[in-house]
Amino acid sequence: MAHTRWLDDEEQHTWRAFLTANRLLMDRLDRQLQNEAGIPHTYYEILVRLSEVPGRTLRMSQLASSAMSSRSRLSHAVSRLEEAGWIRRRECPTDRRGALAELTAEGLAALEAAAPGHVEAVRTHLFDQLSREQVIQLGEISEAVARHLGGEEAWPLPRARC
Amino acid sequence: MAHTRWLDDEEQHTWRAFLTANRLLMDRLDRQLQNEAGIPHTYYEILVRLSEVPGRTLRMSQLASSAMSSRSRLSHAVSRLEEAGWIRRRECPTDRRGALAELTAEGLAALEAAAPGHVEAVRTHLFDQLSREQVIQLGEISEAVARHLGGEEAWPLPRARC
DNA sequence: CCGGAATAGTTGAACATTCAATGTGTTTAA
DNA sequence: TTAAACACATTGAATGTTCAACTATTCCGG
Repeated sequence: MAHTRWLDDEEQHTWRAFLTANRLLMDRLDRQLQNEAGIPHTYYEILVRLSEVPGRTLRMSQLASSAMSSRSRLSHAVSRLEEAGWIRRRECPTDRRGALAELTAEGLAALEAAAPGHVEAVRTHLFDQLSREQVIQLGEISEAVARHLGGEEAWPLPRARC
Repeated sequence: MAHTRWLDDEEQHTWRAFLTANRLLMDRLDRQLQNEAGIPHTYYEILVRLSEVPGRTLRMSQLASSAMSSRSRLSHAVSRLEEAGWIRRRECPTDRRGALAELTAEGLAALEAAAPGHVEAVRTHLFDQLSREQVIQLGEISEAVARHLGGEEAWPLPRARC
């Protein structure tokens, strides 16, 4: 690399504000979910994705990419959620390497119990702080970054709650 | 709670895009730093904050709030960085409860070695994907959220690199 | 000056994530 | 048809984070 393209003042300011806002927001949401539902936010996302799909069942690899998780992380997480009785593992009928993760009735109930508090926190700490225009801007910015980094698997967004 | 104020379609879309972009970006930066410098991004932030301050020394609690870290996390992190010889702990002369963390010459060298690659990644995966206008928008959005969540400690931003 | 409350920082245990290695099943191409 | 390459998922070890104690010190009201 010949010479580094350092951040200018505007970029520097944005980057630090972004890091700060992100950590504060994510820490807050994580703590809220941990207290009220006993799971971290990443586990909540897994439950959400399963809840939105017909049969409440997905292949592990599809679940991983839709929840933006590594395979290994998902495997550990599903093991943990299985112990809680919120997810059940099943064999995949069409590919014997595969595994299916199915959201149980208990898991769905737990998700529905946790959702209102979580959505309220997201609204309070994020959307209530932004104008409508900023919500749209944040969406466009996030899409640009996600597209660049190959996050298309998480789209299109099913019509669902949080 | 009477009834939940669910997210509307626009908010839903923004929220998911945001979560996706964030995880992809942060995972990418973390892996880049881990590979090239052997530390996670949170540790890098600690080194940066120390490097910007006169004497390259801060009280633990000030370092924690400027790096958006819990005290516990910082304590563990500093222990780890101390083993690497990049930080040295000192007693605080004015408050015997206190502890100072000082960036060593080796730590500064390690930071300077890691910075170009890290900045390049931030630029490639974030700023190169955004227009100038979007950079400003993201800064304003982040500021609004950070201010709401009490992140003033990370401001004002010293004039420094990344 | 004393004693209780608050503050600074650390610690260990429990939990989450990463990384590399492994086992198993499927696909591909000679 | 078979061997090599690839894909799916899991595992255990190492690392990082959280949470709830815990020690030590300082602050503050009487």
